[in-house]
Parts: sequence; structure tokens; C-alpha cells
Amino acid sequence: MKSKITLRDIAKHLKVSVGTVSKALNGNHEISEKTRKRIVNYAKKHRYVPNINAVNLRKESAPAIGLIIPNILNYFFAQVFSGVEMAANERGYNIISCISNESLEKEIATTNTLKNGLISGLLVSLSEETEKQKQTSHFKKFIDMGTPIVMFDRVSTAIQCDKVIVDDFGASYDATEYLIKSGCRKVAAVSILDNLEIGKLRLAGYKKCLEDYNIIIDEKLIVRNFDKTLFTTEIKSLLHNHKVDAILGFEEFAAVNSMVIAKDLGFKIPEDISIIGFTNGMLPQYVTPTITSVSQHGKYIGQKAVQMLINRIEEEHTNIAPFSTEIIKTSLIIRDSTKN
Amino acid sequence: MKSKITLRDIAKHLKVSVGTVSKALNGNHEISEKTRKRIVNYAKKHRYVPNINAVNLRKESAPAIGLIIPNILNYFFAQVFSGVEMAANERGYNIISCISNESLEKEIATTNTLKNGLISGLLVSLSEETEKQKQTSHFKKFIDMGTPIVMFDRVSTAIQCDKVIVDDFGASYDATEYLIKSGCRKVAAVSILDNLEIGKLRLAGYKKCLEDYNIIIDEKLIVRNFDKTLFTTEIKSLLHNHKVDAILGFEEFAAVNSMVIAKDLGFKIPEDISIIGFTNGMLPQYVTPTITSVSQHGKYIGQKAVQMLINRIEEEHTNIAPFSTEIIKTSLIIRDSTKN
DNA sequence: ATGAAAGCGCTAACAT
DNA sequence: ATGTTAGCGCTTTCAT
Repeated sequence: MKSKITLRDIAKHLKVSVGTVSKALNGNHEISEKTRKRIVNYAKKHRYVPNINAVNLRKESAPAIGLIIPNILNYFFAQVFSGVEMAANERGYNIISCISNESLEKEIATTNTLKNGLISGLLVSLSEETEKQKQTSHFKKFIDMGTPIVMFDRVSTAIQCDKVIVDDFGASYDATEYLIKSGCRKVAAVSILDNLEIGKLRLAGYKKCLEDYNIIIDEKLIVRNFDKTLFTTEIKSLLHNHKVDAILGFEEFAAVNSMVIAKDLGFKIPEDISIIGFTNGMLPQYVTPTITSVSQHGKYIGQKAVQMLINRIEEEHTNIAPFSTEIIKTSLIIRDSTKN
Repeated sequence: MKSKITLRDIAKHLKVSVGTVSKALNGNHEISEKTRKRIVNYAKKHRYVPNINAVNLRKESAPAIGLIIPNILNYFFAQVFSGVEMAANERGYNIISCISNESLEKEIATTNTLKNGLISGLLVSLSEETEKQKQTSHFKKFIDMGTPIVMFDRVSTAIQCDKVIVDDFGASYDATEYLIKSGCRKVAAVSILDNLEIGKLRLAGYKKCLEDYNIIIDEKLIVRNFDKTLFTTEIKSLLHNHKVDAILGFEEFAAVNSMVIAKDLGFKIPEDISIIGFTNGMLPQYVTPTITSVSQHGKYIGQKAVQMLINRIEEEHTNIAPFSTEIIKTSLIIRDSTKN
């Protein structure tokens, strides 16, 4: 048990030098086929595994990427994760992942974990608290050390790096337009994740669309900025006090729960009230009626972000491209919670 | 830009030795308060970050744990992941995660990634293919190297290690009993993930319960071992050809979709057919009617597995405890898809 | 209290 | 084709 055989051990047993063993195991052509085979066989037989810390130290790089996401129980982020994992593996990188759990403190702790040398690049979507407090200085150390960062979905303008974002403004505009075209005039906007930049964009898209269709914006129909536990109360009060014929939910939670509450209150969906929600997870497909949703293409976002990051990692340092922001178009998946 | 300042740099600037700097930064009491402060301040100012590869190499250990899960889009595994992340962080370890995507090949590739020195311990739940082909030799190298493994949920008897499993037999027995006590006699069992050890246990629990209640086991009511794309066809044929008054779904997918199909076919839930499903994710709570579910306490399983693993990692080598298997009890969350 | 030096396991430049 | 050697950045023992 507990072997941990090293290059030296192999070299000693086979009466060759450490350098030869290293070269043989790395497929260097300087080594004769015969010795190579001897060495490779011996290594395999004794289950030699290179010490990755020594390799990384020597090579001054590591084939690993750090990933910080706010919440893995959120389907969108789970999708991103799955895309990241896949794309990174294809290019020979592995993922060191951390969940910030929407907390700034945890996010900072996490950046300390992803220390110097552990990762060659960092993928991050900001925690809710981080965005609220606009505190992003803990990412600066990576940039200082020359470790590239790619931010996705929840990004910060204060950090200079590549970004992958969803066209939240457009998505919201299109969803609102769809509702208006299907005959709705009293479109409410509901959100539980306030203060997030993406929330503001979604709100802006919604407002712009109403304007373009000459519908007066009624701030009373915009419900955000409240405690999640008060959701039911807030929505009930919205539906009681105002004539609403459509709800645009800025998160899956908001859309699905708004529908459940509206149904409970006796409204017919979509006859009385139409619903559209952001994030196309499992719920909208299984709920009754199924909910028309904005698909943000999470997996694709993950893949794209990895590609940008690895390109940056492997980029020649003589020829550095300017930072870019990739905007991913969303699509509206039409289901039964909206009229034609 | 691109500083990557090292101990040597600090030592040179402050005209002290590398050893002194190292000791100061690690809070060694040999160093005078004055020098310590000078060094710490300088390091902070220049954003010194230790090279983790060098530290790990020198210390011959790494504060990281590897995690291999079959599928992050599965709510149960997402829950486990979240528990793992949390518990590991509490004890100062970070997580290097990989998704096997239910593939043996990917799982093997993954074990190669989690090479020697990168991680101090490994947490794994087997991929479907791995279980089917009973090929688990790729885990042996970790055991040989003295890197402990803890398997959870989908475990292998061929590997000697600590394990955390769900009481699948008991869970299935209890669920079946609940159905019988609520007046059902024709209980069907439906599964899409066949050949998994946990599936067999669930089936055994189901059968044992029927026996105990003197209900003859009708193999026609057991639907498994088919392609996922054929799900609808299989369930429709089950409901057409047999009088069924309850369905026990061995996965969330099976339970939720069985219910949807039964509803489409005009059956009333739970009056005509009762439903119980494994895995207590979001879907069973939002679907109409809500589905009575077996909660496997994913987060707790993750935490428990981490604790066992870290205890093993930090264990004195003179005093090695025998391997143990922790069995986590499930609970049945009663909802509207079952009668009283 | 501080410094010097060895060495963790590996790669790669250089020598043979 | 194979060997020798320096050194990656750090910790730690031993000396001063």
C-alpha cells in the first residue's frame, strides 16, 4: 500500500537517469523505442502517477480553471456549469469550482482559495451581495498576477476583462412585445432578485417596449425590492388592487410562483392572465399550464466563456487582443401560459 | 502588471532571508514582532500570494478534495454538491469537481485529471455505465497511493472504502407500504435508470413489502429496462393493459412523467391512481397535483461524506479505523398525489 | 532572532 | 540516445 512511486524510483530500478524516464514518459523522441517501452511498462505496472504539484511548479502553469458561481441549485447556473465542464475538458483543462452562495464574504474566501498557481484562469458570475455592494476589488489580484478572468451573466463594469452576457434587455423587450401582441395591455413585471445589473436591464427592456407601444408605464405594476418570504403577499396584493392581464417574471421562481398564486386566486391562465418567465429550466415545462419562457442558453454560455478564457490563457503575450464582451441572444420558448 | 511576487523578492527588498520571510508570513514565533510586521505589510502591499504548487509539493499534501458526480443537472446531485462544498470549506478544503456525465470513459479520464498530489481525497458517485460494466479498477490507484476515497449513493462493493448510502430498500418499502395502507393493491414500479445497484434495492424493498402484505407480485407491473425515449409509450401501454391504482417512480423523472401521462389519459390523481416518487426536488412541489416524494437528504449526504473523508485524510497513520458505511434514512414528504 | 541550505518531484537546457 | 544539472517557490532543520 501507499506507494507514491517517483521518477527517481523508476530510474533507480531501471538503471537509467531521471531525465530519461521523464522524457520517455512524455513521449520525447530522443528516447529509443526499446527504453521507452521498458520505462512505460514499468511505470504502468507500478501505477506511476506524476506529482502534479511538481509538474505545475516546474511548468509555471496549471491545466485548471477556477469557476465561481452563486448557486448550484439554480438551474441556469447548473447548465452553465455543465457547459463549462464539458468545454474545459475538451481542451484539457479541469475545473476547480466554488459556490459563493450569493455571499460576498464567501466569494472573497473563495478567491483566496483559488490561489496563485492553482488555476490558470478564472470564470466568475458575481454573487448578489457583491453586486449590491459593488465590491469587486478581490478580483484585482488575479489580474495583477496575469491570471485572466472571464465574467459571465452577472458581470461588473469595474473589472476590465472578457465577458459573456445574455441580452437581457432584448430578451425582456421581446417577451413584453410578445405579450402586447397577444393582446395584453396591463403587463406587470415581477422580480425577487433586485439590485442585480441584469434585473435593471430586464426592467429597462420591459419599459422601453411599453413606451414603443404607447402604453403608459404604471410603476404600481412593477413589483420588486422585497423580501422573498413576502412573495405571496406581494403578488396577491398586486392582483387584488390592479387589473393585470400579464405577468413577466424576471426569474423562474417569480414566474412559476406568480402563476400558482394567480391560479389559486381563480384567474384563468392564459385567458385572464398571461405569464412569461426568464430561465428555461424544468419547472416551466412541467407546471400546469406550462410556462412560456426565455431560454438563456446556459450551457452555451458556459462553453463560450471557457473558450474565451482558454484563448486568453494560451494567447501569445506579444499579441494581446483587447477585451471583448460576447452578447448571447436569448430565445422565447412558447408554451401554454400565453395567448397566440 | 503581472507581478507574481515571490518570497525571494520580498526577502531581497527587505534585506532579510527567504526563511525569515516564510516564517513571518506563517506566523512563526521565532520572528520578532517588528520584522514580522515589516514583512507582512510589504507582502500585503504587493499582494503577495504564495505559490500553491510549491507549498503543496513541499508539504506533500493539498487542501483539496476531488468530487466526481454523474450529472449536475440532477437535483439530488446538485444538493449533494452544495453540501459537499459547504462542509469542505468549513474545514479548509476546496473542491475540485468533475462531472462524469454517466460515462465510464469520462469517469476514467477524470480520475486521470485528479492526479497524484492534486487532491488529498476523493468523493465519488459512480456513473451509470460504470455500474453497468462493473469496471471500477480506475479507483484502485488512489487507494494504492494512500489517497482515501469515500463513495456515496452509487457505490461499488468491489472497492474497499468508506461509503455513505441512502436506505433505498427501506425507503422503497415505506413508500410501498404507504400506498398499500392508503388502499392501493395494484402498485406499479417504474424506473428509467436500470442496472443501478440502488435501483435493485428499491425494487427489492418494493417486492418485500408486497409480500409482507400478501399481495402477489405482478412482473407486468414492473416497468424498467427500456430506452428513456420510449417512456411515454411504455407507461401508456402499462396503464392501458393493466389495472393500476398506484405508481412508485424510482426517480423524479419517472414519477413526474408517469403522472403527466396518467392525467392525459384521463385518470384522476390520486383518486384513480396514486403516485410516489424518489428524489425530492423542485418539480414534485410545483406539478399539479404535487407529488408525494422520498427525500434523500442530498445536502446532508454531501456533508456526511466530506466529514468521513476529511477524518480519513487527517487520521493518524498509526491508528487506522476500519472502513464504515453510513446509511442515511429517508423521509416521505406527503403531498397531494396520494390518498390519506 | 535570523540565516543558510537541503530538498520536495519534475522538466528542459545542455553535455556527452 | 542518454545523462547531468539547475532550478521552479516553498518549508524546515540546523547553525549562528
